Amino acid sequence: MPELPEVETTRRGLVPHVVGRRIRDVVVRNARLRWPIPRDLRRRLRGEEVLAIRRRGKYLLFDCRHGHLLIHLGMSGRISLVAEGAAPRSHDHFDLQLEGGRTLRLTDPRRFGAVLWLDSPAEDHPLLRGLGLEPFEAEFTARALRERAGGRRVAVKQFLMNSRVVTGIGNIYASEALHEARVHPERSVARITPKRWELVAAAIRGTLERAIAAGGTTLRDFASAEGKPGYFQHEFAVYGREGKPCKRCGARIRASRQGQRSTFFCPRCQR
DNA sequence: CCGGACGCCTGTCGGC
DNA sequence: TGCCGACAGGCGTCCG
Repeated sequence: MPELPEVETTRRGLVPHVVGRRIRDVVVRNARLRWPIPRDLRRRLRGEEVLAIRRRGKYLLFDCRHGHLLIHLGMSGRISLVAEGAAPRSHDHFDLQLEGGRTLRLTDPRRFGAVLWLDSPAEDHPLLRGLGLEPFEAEFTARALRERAGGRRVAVKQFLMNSRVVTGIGNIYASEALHEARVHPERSVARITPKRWELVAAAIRGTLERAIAAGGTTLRDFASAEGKPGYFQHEFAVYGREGKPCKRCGARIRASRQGQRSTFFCPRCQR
């Protein structure tokens, strides 16, 4: 489910209810996620105060005095704030009971998500250390993208989805941003001019910004921490629109596959 | 180093 | 109706 806009929407929904509160207790109903939830997590978290909630790529980091709780939503994960004592439903694997009567609850049918404890500094953890450019940081520029593309021939869509290059862009927003930039997803990064990199960088930021403003994308069951669905799916230019007219030029949107993932693009205005 | 394929899971949908 | 394969918002790991 969640790419950068959905994770950021989740983060923003959590901040007012979680930051500054202490963790009263932790419930692990099923520890078997992408990696096992650490057995000592409850001991580590009880009594800790959540000082801040940060996002790095698609990872959420809950900063505490003695370390950091890391949550990744994988493909199907969702975080909701529920009333303390609310009955768990299926796939509700993890609860963080907060002081003040609310519980942060992780639901994840496919269990590709993760809940881990990181020592400080969190950036030194193997999962975070190798991550690439953050789209809303100043270092994210056309030049930086071009430098990272240097000497490579990979297709631009797969390049943008590589978290060692850029973080936060998944299958939906890669297709959408490339349509906005008018660049064909199969184009090799070796054949993208500096001018085109400018378009790509701007389109990534623009697309992600609009998606965050729309509260993310809800295809099946994504919802913010407060339970509100996203609306960006109504703004899709290409994703899931195979055979429908391009909103810019009217040509039929095409679908293909790249690296076992579906890709959508306009064969006329993306070159 | 790079690029590509695989596997981890459950749920849903389309075709027969 | 039931069954079966394909596919779904991610990503670490392995292999050539």
